[in-house]
Amino acid sequence: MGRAPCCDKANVKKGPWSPEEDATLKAYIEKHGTGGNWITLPQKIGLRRCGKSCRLRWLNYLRPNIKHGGFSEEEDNIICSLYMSIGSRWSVIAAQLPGRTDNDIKNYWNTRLKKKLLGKQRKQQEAQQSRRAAIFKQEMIKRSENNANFINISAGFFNQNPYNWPELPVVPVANYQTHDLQLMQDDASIKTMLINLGGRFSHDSDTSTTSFQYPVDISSTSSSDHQFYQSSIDVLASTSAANSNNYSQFPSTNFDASNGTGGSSSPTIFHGLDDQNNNLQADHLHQLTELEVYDNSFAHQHQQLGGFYYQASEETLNNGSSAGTSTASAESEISWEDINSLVYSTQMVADYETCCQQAVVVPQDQHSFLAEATYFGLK
DNA sequence: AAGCAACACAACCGCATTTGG
DNA sequence: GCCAAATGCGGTTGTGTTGCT
Repeated sequence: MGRAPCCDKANVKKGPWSPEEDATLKAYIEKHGTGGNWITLPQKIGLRRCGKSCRLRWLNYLRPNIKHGGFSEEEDNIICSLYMSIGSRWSVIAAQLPGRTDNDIKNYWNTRLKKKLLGKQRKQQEAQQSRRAAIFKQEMIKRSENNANFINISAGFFNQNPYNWPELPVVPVANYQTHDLQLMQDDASIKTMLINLGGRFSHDSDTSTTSFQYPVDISSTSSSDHQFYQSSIDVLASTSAANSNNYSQFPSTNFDASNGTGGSSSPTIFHGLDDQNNNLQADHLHQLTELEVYDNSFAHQHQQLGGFYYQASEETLNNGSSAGTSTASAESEISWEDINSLVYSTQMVADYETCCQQAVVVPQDQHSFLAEATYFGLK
């Protein structure tokens, strides 16, 4: 038995609102207010609409001082940093942007902002990848001259295009779909992009987490939101002492691949674009960000090679280690921490030198070589 | 000019939370 | 404390518009 409907669906009009309906609703509310009961309101004023529909129409469209479209850079930044901090809590985000509705912000994020960020991210990645590919090729050729074992393979590799490498063994991963990985990587890409844009995490500087400042005024939020913010701050305080890593947006730096559990799973509360702090250790952040971009792509390529390199345990995927900030939405089921765990749980090569070392031991370690080559777009 | 695809935005739906009796 | 109704919220869908072939 399902929930009783809020209105008589058969006698309720659906679809776009007419100007007449708008005028009726607006006139009534401006004169009498909502009367504290949206359900009975449409009957009172003779509208064949669901009360919920009336409420939504008023809040998202008819209410005074509503702004539509034309989001500024500053608003973009606020949305991005808040999305990083609290996820898709659109009503909270909307509370920080006067005149904006949660629906508007949600639509803006889903249709434009997300793509805008991913576009920038991918451009950066492509440029970076081609730079690395050139170095990689050069190094391979150089080393192949000194390595008899390598010559045949490298010759085949560089001269045949495409080259059909043998199928790699596939290790099935429970409850896991390729498109999920793509979605997660998109989210991870956005996260990286936001870091590149100048955002920072609460551990970036010598600022103590106990004096953690939210980038926004949360005084206008509801009591439950205050609790939510406070609990985030509490988590920060409780974990900061044990966490010696200043850049905890990469919590799985301490990942223990042997048992599939994370090290210190730090919270990922994100600071806004604070002028004073924006430049703090920017270079260091940038380096780490580049590394993360590299690692994300690398793990993804590994997975695309048939899951052979995928080593995260099912437990890691299912449990996650989020500090109570997840929501019930499908999008949030996989948190940033999960993504980091996923990425770092793969046995990866984190620097160029190691890359080359692994690559030149082909054929003993052919899979590593293939993964590298695929990553560099050479296959 | 017609057909199609992509996009933007309004509106709906269902679930969670809050409120009041 | 319990329950039902109301409200709030976020994900998804539907529809109109725009641009491209």
